[in-house]
Amino acid sequence: MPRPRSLTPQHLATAALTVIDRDGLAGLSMRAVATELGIATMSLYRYVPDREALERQVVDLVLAGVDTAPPAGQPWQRQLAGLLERVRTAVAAHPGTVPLTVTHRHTSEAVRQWSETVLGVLAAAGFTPRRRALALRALLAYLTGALQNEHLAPLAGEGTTALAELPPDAYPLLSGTASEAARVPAAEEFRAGLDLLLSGLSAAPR
Amino acid sequence: MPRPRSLTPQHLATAALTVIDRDGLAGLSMRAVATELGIATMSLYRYVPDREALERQVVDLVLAGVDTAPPAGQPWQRQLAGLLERVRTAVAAHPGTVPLTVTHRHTSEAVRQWSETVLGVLAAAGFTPRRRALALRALLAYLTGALQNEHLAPLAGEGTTALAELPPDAYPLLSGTASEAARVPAAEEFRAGLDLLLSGLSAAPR
DNA sequence: CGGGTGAGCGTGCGGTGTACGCTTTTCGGC
DNA sequence: GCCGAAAAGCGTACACCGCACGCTCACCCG
Repeated sequence: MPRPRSLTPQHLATAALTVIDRDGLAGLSMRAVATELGIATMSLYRYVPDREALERQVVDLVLAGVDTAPPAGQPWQRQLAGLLERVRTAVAAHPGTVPLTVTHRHTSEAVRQWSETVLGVLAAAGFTPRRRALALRALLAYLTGALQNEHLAPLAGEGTTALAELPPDAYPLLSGTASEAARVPAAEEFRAGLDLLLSGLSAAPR
Repeated sequence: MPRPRSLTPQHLATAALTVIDRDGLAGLSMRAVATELGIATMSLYRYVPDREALERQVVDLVLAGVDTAPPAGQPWQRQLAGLLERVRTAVAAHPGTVPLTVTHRHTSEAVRQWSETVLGVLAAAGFTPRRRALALRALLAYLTGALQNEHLAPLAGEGTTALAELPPDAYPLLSGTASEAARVPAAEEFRAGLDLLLSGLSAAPR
C-alpha cells in the first residue's frame, strides 16, 4: 500500500563492495555507501539494521559466486581441493574483503551451502559424522588462515623482505628461509599447504 | 638532560591488555588506556606513534610468554605439536586479543623467535629450505585459522546450534553434523586438525 | 480523490583517533 | 644553587564515525 522500495539488499551490497574495491576496507563507511548509491546516509537504515549486517551481505555477495556443485569424476581429495580453490579465487577477486570474509563467514548462506557440499564429499569418502565435522573445521581453519596469509602478509610482500634482512646470526634459519620464500607464488603456497592437509586426511581413519 | 620517562612500553601494553581483558576488544580505545594508566590521552603518543603500534605491543606481550625452546626428547612431529599448543594456550589466556594476534602476528618479535624454532625442528627433520618455508606457512595458516574458529566461532557456541536447527531437508549433512560437533571440546578439535597437518608433513617429501 | 503507511532525509549526539601548541618537570653545566 | 634546554605531559580542537529520532512527502488502496 505504501511507497515501494527503490533498492534491493543486493544494491546495497554491490555498492559497498564497489567502495571497498575502490577505497579499501578502511574507506567503507555508511556515508560512503550512501553517496555511492546517491541517497542520504540514514536511508541505508531502511534496508539494513546496522553496519555489521551490511558487511555480512557483502560477504554473501562475494561468496555467492562460488560454485558449490561437487567437482565430479575425480577422487575425493581432488574434489575437496577444487572446492577450496573456488573460494580462494572468489575472495581473491576482492582482496579488501578478506577481514570481513573471515569474521562473518559463519553467518553466510553461501558458506553453508559450500559446507554442505564439502560434508557430502567427506561422507562419500566414508568419513563418520564426527570425523566429517573435524575435517570440515580443519579445512575451514586452513582456508581462512591461508587467505589471511596471502592477502594480509603475502610471501612476496614487504613482511617477508623485512624478515630476509634480519641478522643471520640471530635468526640463522628465518632470514634465509624468507629470501627463499619470497619467490614462491601465492597459488603454489596455497596448494602446498592444502596438499598436506589432504594427505593427512587420506591417511586418517574414517 | 631532559625530563625522564615515567612509563615503559611494557606499561602501555599491560594497561591495554587489562582493558581488553575487562571490556573486550571493543572497549579498547586510546582514552580507555590512558585513564587505565592515570594519564591524559595525548600522553600516550609520547610512547607510541599510533593506535596500531599499541596493538602490536599488546600482541607481543601476549606472545612473549610462549616458550620457544624446542621440546626435547620427542619425535619432530610431537615437537611441532607442542610448539603450536603453546601458542594456543598463550592466546587462550586473553581471548579478546585474537583479532589483534591474527592481524599483527607477522610484526611480532615473539613470533619471529617462535618461527626460528619451528624452522629448526623442520631442518632437523630433514626438510629442504623451500619445504621448510612452505611447512611453516601452512602451520601458521592453520594456527591462525584455528584460533579464530575457536574464539570467534566456537564449536560449542551459538553459531553451531543455529546450524543444528537448520531444516534437515535443505542441509541434510550440515544440520546433523552441527549437533554432533557441538560436543567436541575445543582442545580436541585443535589437536585433530593439527594431527592431519602433521600426518601430511610426515608423508611429504623432505 | 482523500488517507494511511512506510520510504527517504536532516539534524544531532556520543564516540573515535590524533594534530597542534602550551605548560611543567627534570636535569647538566655554570 | 641556579638556569636554560629539552623532553614529558596535557588541553583543546577537528574530522570522522555509527546511528537515534522525528519529520516530510510519495505512493497505493479504497
